[in-house]
Amino acid sequence: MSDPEPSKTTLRRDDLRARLVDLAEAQIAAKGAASLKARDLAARAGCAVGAIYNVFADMTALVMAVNVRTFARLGDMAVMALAAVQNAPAQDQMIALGRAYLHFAAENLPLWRALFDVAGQGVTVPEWYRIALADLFMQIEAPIAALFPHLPRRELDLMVRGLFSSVHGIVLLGLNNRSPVAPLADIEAMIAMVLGEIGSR
Amino acid sequence: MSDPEPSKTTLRRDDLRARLVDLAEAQIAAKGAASLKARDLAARAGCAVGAIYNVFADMTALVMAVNVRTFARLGDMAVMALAAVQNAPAQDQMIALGRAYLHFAAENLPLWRALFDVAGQGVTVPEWYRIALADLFMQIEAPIAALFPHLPRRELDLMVRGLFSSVHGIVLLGLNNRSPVAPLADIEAMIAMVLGEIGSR
DNA sequence: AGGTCTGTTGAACGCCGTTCAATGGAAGCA
DNA sequence: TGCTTCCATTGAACGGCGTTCAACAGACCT
Repeated sequence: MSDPEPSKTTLRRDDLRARLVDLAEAQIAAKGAASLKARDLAARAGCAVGAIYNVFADMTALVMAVNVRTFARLGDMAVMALAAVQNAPAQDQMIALGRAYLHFAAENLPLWRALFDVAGQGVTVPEWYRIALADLFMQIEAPIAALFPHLPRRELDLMVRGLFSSVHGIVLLGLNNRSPVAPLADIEAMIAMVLGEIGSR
Repeated sequence: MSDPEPSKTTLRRDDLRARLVDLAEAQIAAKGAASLKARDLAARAGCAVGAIYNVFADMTALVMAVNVRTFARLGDMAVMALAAVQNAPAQDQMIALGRAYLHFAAENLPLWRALFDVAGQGVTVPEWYRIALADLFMQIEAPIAALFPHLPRRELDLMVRGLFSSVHGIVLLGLNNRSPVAPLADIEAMIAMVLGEIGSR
């Protein structure tokens, strides 16, 4: 009633957008972000190459749209992982979050990589990217704050960023250099060591 | 005398190789690895595009050759940084190494990034890449071993990799998300916090 | 000096993201 | 409903990329 009755073209546009993001997500998940090609995508979506550019500024914007979804799933995962250990000691909560991050990355490897190889380029990182990261930080702030009750706000912020970055680095290099038989358990052990040592100071 | 007198063509080949690596290094340092183009490089080197492929299998191999140099400088830097604090307590040595790594990355940002965005792709990482990383780890193993004398060999290895990865992650995200006025000092503080807390357990 | 062979050349190839003149169909009006 | 206007959609074309290869030139051996 109150809705201004969206026009047919707008409907098709939104439909195409959704279809493109779905297909791009599937492609990245299957073969990595580098394998995402405009022509191939258009063929799969049943539209012309040019149509993509009616909906997205360029291919990077499309990858970003996929990344929004991945970020959201990552956030949900963090909430659930934290809920599962809400009565455990704080350092156990931290370690559980770190392990959850590792498993999310391992099980969504190309999508997870796409989050950062867009950010890694000389391209200016859009504002909501930092916000999405900041949201992640908020999730993990509570257990860290519990471990360091004396820490002033500013130092606590640095500690949160520092510990997240540490886990991120361990997961990144761990999954990159994965030698044939190097198991996830080693990466888990590194996370537990670094966070465990911190927790028990 | 004993040398088998290198042929003229071999001389030119080696000369060209050196010139190409020099130019590629300068280009990456100035404008990033993505700005390295075959035609542009050939023009600067005063040779045909095809000549590049007589010396390197492809452009990636050329970037790798630059990366070898960067790895070597990185290793030298680690040795010097460690020598400068050889009488300090072990955790101070670790923190000094971490800060040295940060400054190397900040002062050689595009070259440092090139080290990892080659490794990051789906391309199989060549063997000497892991070896170069392992060499770096050896440099930093001593102070860590001093801090954890009780740790068995295998766990010590994981601790070394874990702590290096942590510092790497802090530097990576710290330099990526660098907001307009976020100083290096914040990144240094994160490194000191993570390593300092570890050292004082 | 002449013949072979190999390093060198740069135009051409295939693929990429992106653009834009041409087109077809939706929206507004009589 | 029929006509017109306008804009979304199309896909051939563009510029630029890494890489190749037939043609060429110069080095090496006899």
